[in-house]
Amino acid sequence: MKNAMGMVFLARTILTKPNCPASASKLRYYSSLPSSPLANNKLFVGGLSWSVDEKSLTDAFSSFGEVTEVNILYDKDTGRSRGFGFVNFSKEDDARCAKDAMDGKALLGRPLRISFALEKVRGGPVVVPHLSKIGDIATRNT
DNA sequence: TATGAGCGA
Repeated sequence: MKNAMGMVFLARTILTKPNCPASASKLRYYSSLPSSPLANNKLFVGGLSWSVDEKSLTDAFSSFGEVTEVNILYDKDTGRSRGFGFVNFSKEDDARCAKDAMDGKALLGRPLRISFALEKVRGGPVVVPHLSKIGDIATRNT
């Protein structure tokens, strides 16, 4: 079984994440203001083929780092993929690496359009009470 | 059935 070693090397080759020379942009933004609406660990992946599911997306991106979350948005009615999704990495270097490497590359026949995801609502939704309801309650309780 | 810019339960 001299192929066993070869298999190990093959596996290591697949599992080894490609090194990213473009990791020089380790700038940190110290502003407390939401000046950058871009998430650093999360990628917006558009241009997905409608036959791509979360598993194939994970397989396509997990070689660049630790993928912590993968979401594909499906249409409520038809159940079909809406053609885009989100891939979350544990390190932003890996996310940038995957973006640089996979942006424009085709997956299942369609070129991927990758960019950093827009930062989702920070701290949860802000519930603004409706003024008419408040008036209602006020008149009812007096 | 076929279709293709964008940012989410």
